[in-house]
Amino acid sequence: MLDPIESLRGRGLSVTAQRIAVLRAVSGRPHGTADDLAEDVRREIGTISRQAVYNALGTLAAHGLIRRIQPSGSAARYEDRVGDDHQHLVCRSCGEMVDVDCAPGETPCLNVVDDAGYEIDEAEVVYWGTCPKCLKAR
Amino acid sequence: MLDPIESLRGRGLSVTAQRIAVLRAVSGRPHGTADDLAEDVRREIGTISRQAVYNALGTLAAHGLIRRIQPSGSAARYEDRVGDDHQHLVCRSCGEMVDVDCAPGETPCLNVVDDAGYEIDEAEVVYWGTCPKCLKAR
DNA sequence: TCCAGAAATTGAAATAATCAAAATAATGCT
DNA sequence: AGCATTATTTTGATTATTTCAATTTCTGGA
Repeated sequence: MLDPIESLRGRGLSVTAQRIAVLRAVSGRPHGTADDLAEDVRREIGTISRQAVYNALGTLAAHGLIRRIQPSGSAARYEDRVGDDHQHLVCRSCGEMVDVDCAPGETPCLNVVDDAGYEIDEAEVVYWGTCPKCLKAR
Repeated sequence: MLDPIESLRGRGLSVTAQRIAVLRAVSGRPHGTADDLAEDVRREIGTISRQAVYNALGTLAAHGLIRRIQPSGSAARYEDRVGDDHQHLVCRSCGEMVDVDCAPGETPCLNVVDDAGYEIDEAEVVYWGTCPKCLKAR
């Protein structure tokens, strides 16, 4: 992971204890929710307001330092793997989320038949299934 | 659109005025939120409780009569196009959602490099971009 | 028609996220 | 380093979406 302070400076963002801690938390717990991350941050710097967590996550995501994922039926999650085109695999049963790398070169049908005049900038893929643990539990 | 009563019977579901109206509403307003649909239903049958709308949507989705979509940063939406593999295109600016058909035969990388032991049953794709209206408005 | 189970209504509540105003901290300049 | 400006954080309230639980009503089958 890049130094949080450098990362913030690099984007022209103010460097605050909260943002640094949030960045670290996202690194340390990939796919954490805002609530998960707030807990981690509190463990690191003692206290932070909910609002500051949301602000930091929003700002960091807007500047491409982290990525926001919004799976069906769960709070938004955040991760610091950005810039590669990995996707996510979510367990329908327990909600666990893991990264998956797509076969290189096989960009998922970015050529849609009819783009309806939209300017498309991202194709987001979520794979749904059942994780090994939940498969065993049946 | 199939007859709502037949659709319900076909799945062994009780036929209620609320479910029929919800099915019709979903047909008539693709990509509507629960709230949008509740309004439409009220226009048709006068009154329905919020809970009944959610129950109906949940049940219908669970039985494959409708599909639930959960785009980042918006309430869940519903549509009655099921059984084909069309995907969605969402405008980042105004939130509008339209259907897109993928180029036939180009199933989006269903062969992930490492499935982490998951049993994958669905690949959900959301295209993000800017709609023609919002492009013009710039 | 009547009964048992399913679904709807009602009202409260949980969850996730955002808003707004005041207090605090960071940055840039001298 | 000190100070003013601007951005960020805190605080507390608020919205939006969805779910829970108890009661009433309706549906489908005997």
